Amino acid sequence: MPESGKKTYKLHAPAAAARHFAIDYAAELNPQQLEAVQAGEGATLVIAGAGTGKTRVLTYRVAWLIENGVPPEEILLLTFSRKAAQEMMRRAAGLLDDRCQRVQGGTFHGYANRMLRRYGNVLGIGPNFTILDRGDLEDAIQFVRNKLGFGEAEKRFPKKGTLAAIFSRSVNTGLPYRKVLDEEYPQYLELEEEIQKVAEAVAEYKKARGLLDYDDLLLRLRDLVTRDEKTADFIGRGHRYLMVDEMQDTNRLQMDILRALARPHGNILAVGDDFQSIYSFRGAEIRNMMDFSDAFPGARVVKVEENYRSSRPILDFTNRIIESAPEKYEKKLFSSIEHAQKPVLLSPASEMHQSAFVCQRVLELREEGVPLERMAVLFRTGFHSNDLELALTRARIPFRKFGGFKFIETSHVKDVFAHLRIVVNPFDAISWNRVLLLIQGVGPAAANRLVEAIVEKRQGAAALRDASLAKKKYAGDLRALADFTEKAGGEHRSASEAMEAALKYAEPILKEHYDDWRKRRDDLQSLAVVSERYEKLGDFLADMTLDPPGEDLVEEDGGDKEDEFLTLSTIHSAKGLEWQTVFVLSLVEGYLPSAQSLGSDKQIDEERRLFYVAATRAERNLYLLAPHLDPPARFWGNPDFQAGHGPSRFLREIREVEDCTEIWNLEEDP
DNA sequence: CTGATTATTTTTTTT
DNA sequence: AAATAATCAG
Repeated sequence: MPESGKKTYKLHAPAAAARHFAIDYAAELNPQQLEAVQAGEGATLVIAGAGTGKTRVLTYRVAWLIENGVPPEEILLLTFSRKAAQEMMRRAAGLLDDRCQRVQGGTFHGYANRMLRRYGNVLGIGPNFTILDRGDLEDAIQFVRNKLGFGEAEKRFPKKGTLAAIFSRSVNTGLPYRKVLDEEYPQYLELEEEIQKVAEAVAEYKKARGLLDYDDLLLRLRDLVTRDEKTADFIGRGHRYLMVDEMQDTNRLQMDILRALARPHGNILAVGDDFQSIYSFRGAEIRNMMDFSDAFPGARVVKVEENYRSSRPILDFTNRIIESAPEKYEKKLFSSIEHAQKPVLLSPASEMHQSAFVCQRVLELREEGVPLERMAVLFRTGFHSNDLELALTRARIPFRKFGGFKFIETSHVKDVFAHLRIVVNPFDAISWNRVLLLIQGVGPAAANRLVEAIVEKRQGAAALRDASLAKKKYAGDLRALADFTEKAGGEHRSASEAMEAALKYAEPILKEHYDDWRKRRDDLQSLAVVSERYEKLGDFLADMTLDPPGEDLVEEDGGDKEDEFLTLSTIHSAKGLEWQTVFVLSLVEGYLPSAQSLGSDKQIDEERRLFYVAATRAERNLYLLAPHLDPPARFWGNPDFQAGHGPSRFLREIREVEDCTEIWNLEEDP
């Protein structure tokens, strides 16, 4: 290492040519991938179609940078899930060595969380802030809304969930409320001013109590990297090599952050596929890809078009799905994987027939040697798999469902979390409120008064011992609560110790509240097991909010779970994954495209891309199911929203379907 | 303060 | 149809 004060890494230095690489990049990558992996300094956009080895590019890129002398800590890899980041780092470590594990990686939100814990003080954010999930945020909105008295207005006021949606949309798209209301909630246009007021009050409320919701994490991170030049420079230089996965799903706010992070050095490599943009509902802008070269002048664009995942017939089919998409980077995926089986198109007579077919086919394939692990069933919306889940249970086929309900959102888990949160952040009024309401005899009014004393007057848990409460019948319970928070908050208790204390305190209370207590208790026990993986309680809480486990919680080291299972997943949650065999359920008008998304061509285009993402997950076998729904499913009794009127338009619009698919007819008897 | 009744609104996808 | 907000009774 040269002793000069400045460190510089020249990727194309003469020395690099002579360096002996552990990996033979040219032999292991195709020319397009190689170009992306070895892109030098500056900005690069890699347009990588489905199955073309995006992950491969990113992992080899990590290895390549490290082999060129870049310290791993200075590489930042932003992905759509923490799992994806870990997987890439693991694979890179397999290629090269353990240095790859030191690469910084995670989701934008996870990264924001880390940076704000560390440097948030610049913005007046303490290191112990609480992260609010959607439900917590709605609680806060509700509280503020009531306090401002908008409940009693002559006109109907949007409810908490709607307000949360409006606020979030505005933050993520960067549009003013006026515009958001105009586009999505015209019925509230005249309440713009009031909505604005609530938004400001909520922001203030959160700020005073150390509460950050998902959007705040990104907002504050942007503040951090843009507001003060010295900090921005310091942080940007900490990540000399920036890599972004799934660029097509970044929104404006994330783009601002990337631009700021890259400013000091201009090194950014983004990978994405405009055909797979499926997150516009949270502000994703395909334009971030289309206009990449404007944001990062001189950016080079590399296209990777050889598909290594799917067989030729499947690719032939999926290419046709997006033929009619309007704005796009032209690319034609090709595959050299021979396989005779074309995608199979079926029209079961009912949803039950659909489920029966899936069960039967899964069993047959397993018989033929395809493990359950290599098969998946995908669908637009969580409840679309309800019937199938029953059928699978009856057929004793083990499965796991991804997407949809989260374990962490169940009320007993939220209760326990509230207890832990007040230990970490004693100003977390939302959690205090929840905890207090659990105590017998304490209702909204009493809870409010107590929160007022604990949080607003900054008395902390001591307020629970106030003499004025002595004659209340719940005085003893309050003292026990105070004891718990003081004990669990003791210096440097581990996450599992705090968890144990919380359960000890809360169990008797929760037992009274839930009549199905036994089941819930098991959940909490497994939660305690997970907490053992964490040193710090704050890390445990942040992780569970940012990257919550699915419905059944017991993951990897669970042990008591079947180790072979069929995957059921929403299409959104299936992003980036692949299976030998894929079933796509309910390709029916109103389901896919969803009845709620028929409003504009833009929405319909996104639904089409969703279908594309689903179909491109398949390597060899693709089963497309378009059941007859009779009578058509009706949503909330509103005749405007019906589903099940014939097969999806996305199937009907495919050029010469008979050529690229095989149509199966089902025998009558499910 | 709690529980019940009536009136109204919202429906998907995720960090 | 289900969830949630406002209102009323004890």
